[in-house]
Amino acid sequence: MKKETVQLDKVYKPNEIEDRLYLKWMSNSYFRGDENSEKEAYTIVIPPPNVTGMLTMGHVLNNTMQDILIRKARMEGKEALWVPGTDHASIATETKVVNMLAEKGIDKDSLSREEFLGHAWEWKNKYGGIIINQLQKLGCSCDWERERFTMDEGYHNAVLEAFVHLYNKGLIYRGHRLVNWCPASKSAISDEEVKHREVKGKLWYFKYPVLDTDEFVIVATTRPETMLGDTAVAINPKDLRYKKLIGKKIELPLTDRIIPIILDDYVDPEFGTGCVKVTPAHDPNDYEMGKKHNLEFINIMNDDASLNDNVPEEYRGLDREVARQKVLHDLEQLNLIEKIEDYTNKVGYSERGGVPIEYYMSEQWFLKMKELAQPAIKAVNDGTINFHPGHWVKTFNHWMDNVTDWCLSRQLWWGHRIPVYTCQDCNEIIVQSQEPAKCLKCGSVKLKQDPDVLDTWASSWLWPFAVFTWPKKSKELEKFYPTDTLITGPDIIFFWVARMIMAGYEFLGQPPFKDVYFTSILRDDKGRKFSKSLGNSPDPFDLFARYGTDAVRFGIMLMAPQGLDVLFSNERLEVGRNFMNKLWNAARFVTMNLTDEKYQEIDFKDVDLELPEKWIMNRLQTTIEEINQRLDKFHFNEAAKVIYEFVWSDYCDWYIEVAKTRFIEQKAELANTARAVAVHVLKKTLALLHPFAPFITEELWGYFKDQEDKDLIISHWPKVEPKFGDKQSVEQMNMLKDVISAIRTIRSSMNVSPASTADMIINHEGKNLSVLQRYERIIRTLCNIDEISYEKNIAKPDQAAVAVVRDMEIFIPLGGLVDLQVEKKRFLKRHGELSNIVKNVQAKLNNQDFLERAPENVVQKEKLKLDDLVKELAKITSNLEMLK
RNA sequence: GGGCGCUUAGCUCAGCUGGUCAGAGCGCUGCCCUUACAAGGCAGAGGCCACAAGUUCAAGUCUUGUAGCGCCCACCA
Repeated sequence: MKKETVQLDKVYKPNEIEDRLYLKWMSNSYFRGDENSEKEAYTIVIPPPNVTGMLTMGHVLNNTMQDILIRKARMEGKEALWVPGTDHASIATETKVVNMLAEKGIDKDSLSREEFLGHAWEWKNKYGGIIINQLQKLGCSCDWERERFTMDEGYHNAVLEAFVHLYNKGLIYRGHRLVNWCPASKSAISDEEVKHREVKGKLWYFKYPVLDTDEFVIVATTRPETMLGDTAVAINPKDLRYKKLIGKKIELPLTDRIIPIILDDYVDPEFGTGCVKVTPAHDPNDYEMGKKHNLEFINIMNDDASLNDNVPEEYRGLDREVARQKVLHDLEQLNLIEKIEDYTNKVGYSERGGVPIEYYMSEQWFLKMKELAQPAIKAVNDGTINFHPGHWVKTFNHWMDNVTDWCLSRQLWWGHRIPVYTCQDCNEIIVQSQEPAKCLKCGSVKLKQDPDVLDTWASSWLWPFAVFTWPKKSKELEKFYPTDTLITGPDIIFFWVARMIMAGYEFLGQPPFKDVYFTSILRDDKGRKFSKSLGNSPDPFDLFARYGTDAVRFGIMLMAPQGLDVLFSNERLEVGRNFMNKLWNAARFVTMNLTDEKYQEIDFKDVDLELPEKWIMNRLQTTIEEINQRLDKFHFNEAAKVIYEFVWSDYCDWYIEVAKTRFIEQKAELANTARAVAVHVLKKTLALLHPFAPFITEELWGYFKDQEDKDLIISHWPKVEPKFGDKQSVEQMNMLKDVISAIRTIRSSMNVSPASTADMIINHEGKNLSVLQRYERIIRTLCNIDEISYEKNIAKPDQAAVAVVRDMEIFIPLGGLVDLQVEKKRFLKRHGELSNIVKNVQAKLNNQDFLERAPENVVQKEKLKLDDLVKELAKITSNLEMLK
């Protein structure tokens, strides 16, 4: 046993212990999840951060929560496995690599696919490990031997197998369609990757000449340059104003095209002029109308959103913005602009590229979603999968009920290349995960693989099982799938969560997880979302260095309520730091007082404990219970609060203060019992706090653990011991605390120096006498009281300050120090409060309905309350009388 | 246009299943360097729980409206 007197530093210095402990955990393989274990499994798969990403405060929040769940499960004796890894993040990484190359003066277009991928892998190998190291700094107890990357060999195979499976099932098809196009990355993107922003712009009204007349049709647009691709003008068939236009044609300005006027109910006669220019190749609505009316589809853009050869020569090659100005200028010259209005509309932006998207006709691969969605919808709505907080179910349902086909292909190089091969000789299409040697139909070896790669999410949606051996069956997969809990941000509920659920059912027939916890969104103290462009996102490592990792973890847990945004500020981390320091010093105090080793022989569980010990043990049981309840519901902030208050308010403010009187007690047995209890409670506290603050708790554990104790990380999670559930001790201790506080209040309000002692008289009614007498010493020490005498039915002595505590009066003779005005003020305030409450309770008890309908125990409680209150009020009143 | 959420002390926010829930931290006031901790201790001031109806014996706590704020989704040129 380690009982030599150890002196802890006065101030907790987190940075000296963290790395050492992490290495110790690692070298003992404590993080390992063993698929051969008999223990019940508890599994989490990490939401894989982008491989080239850096740790953000969002990651800190998210991964601390996962670590809490994993560490708790491990301590509860489960086979805990947290699978870590990173995501190749196709478009995001490719963008970064392109930028990196550009800085070096290398143009992506000048490279071959292989050359580019060489650079990309180099980049990945250089930066891919950073975030992994950062997660380790945070203390994450992931099984690093199982680290996966969404493009490593086995995973790549899983992605291709999934594609082939879905293709063979007829769910994947190729189509020439209007898709969201990101001109920056020159790729299609999915609907979910488009973010709409309000943009202040203009609404331009153009005059289109009606063929063979002198008349004009007025159409409005926010995108003047698209007029070069117009192939019709539409009006509502019910719009009588334009009856005469039916059957007429338009001379499209700036071009030599004659375009028809069509009728369609889509047009809202109330909006604008009631006439709409139709650009089928560049607008989703116009696309639909184009198909319906068999219009011409004229693609007027290149893949970078400059204008192509389908427009008149003078516009070719111009960027869309430049083209817009030129179109406006040219129309102006022709006097074809009717008017210009200010207009605010929502413009779709590419999430990654950061530029307005185009709607662009192109050949893409799509996945039919309706069918896949069904089992997922069912699971989330029947409680097979539970969302926390539950209101996200509605968001999920809304999307799922309206789910559209998923555009899977991306015109990028970094990613999983689509496993579709076309025979150059006979046009046979071959879809398989292994590259075919020759055409299955004609035997030709001239096969060409589809150049596109898959959307990142088409690989990460397999994450919960592809991190194991899927599609191969194995013990691991069996043991650890389905996983238990997913913790992620609500911003990727569609991108990832919904799709993982679909994939889980489609490929394994089982849900990928049982609970999904959606974290808060972190904002700065002004309420702005953390973002790179604003530069308002703090660097977690600065914070770790400044406050200690445990403090950051604990602080952020404390401030992260369920389902709401959280305003983050460094100040709030100070709470965490202060708490760690408090804990450190409590432990320090205890070690300093372990002077008599005999305490180790005391089995306090068998002796009849004294009140303060009974009380703190009772509080410990309640605390264990509450932490369990809160964590079961994923209320991390409340669990943190519970442990915080127990440590600070119960253990430090009261028990340790009481224990001080014990340690200097003459009777060694009493002191040693107190030592034993102090150590016991502290050890349980360390265990309860370990998931939140793993470093400091493991470190302190080292000072208190017995020989048979394992390291804290694999020690037992505290169990509630009903033996210590003595409720009476709480009642009695609260009385004692009230007496002590009342005396302190008197001393403080009368400006009695803390250094000077005073005497006191307790005027009691017998009820609390034995407890008071027995623990007199505690009162004397904590209040600096010299003599205490106990009386019944005595009047207030002269020149004494008075406090009323329950059915007792406490008199403290202070001679000239008593300030009657202060005394009076205090009593008046209390009198006011009490009479209000008494009035309310009396009214309640006089209410016939209340007596009849409220449950018996509630009525009883009110009666008892009234009794106590009336007694207190009477004493206050009589004291006030005397002060007159 | 639809959906969701928020409105509780000066500030930032907790309050699970309706009956000691009116709370915490920071800030503020006073006193203390009391031999674990000044990143601390003790004591104190401060709120008709956004507003209005309703349900109930009982409502920050449930229902419905109103007003502000925020977010998500949606093709209005």
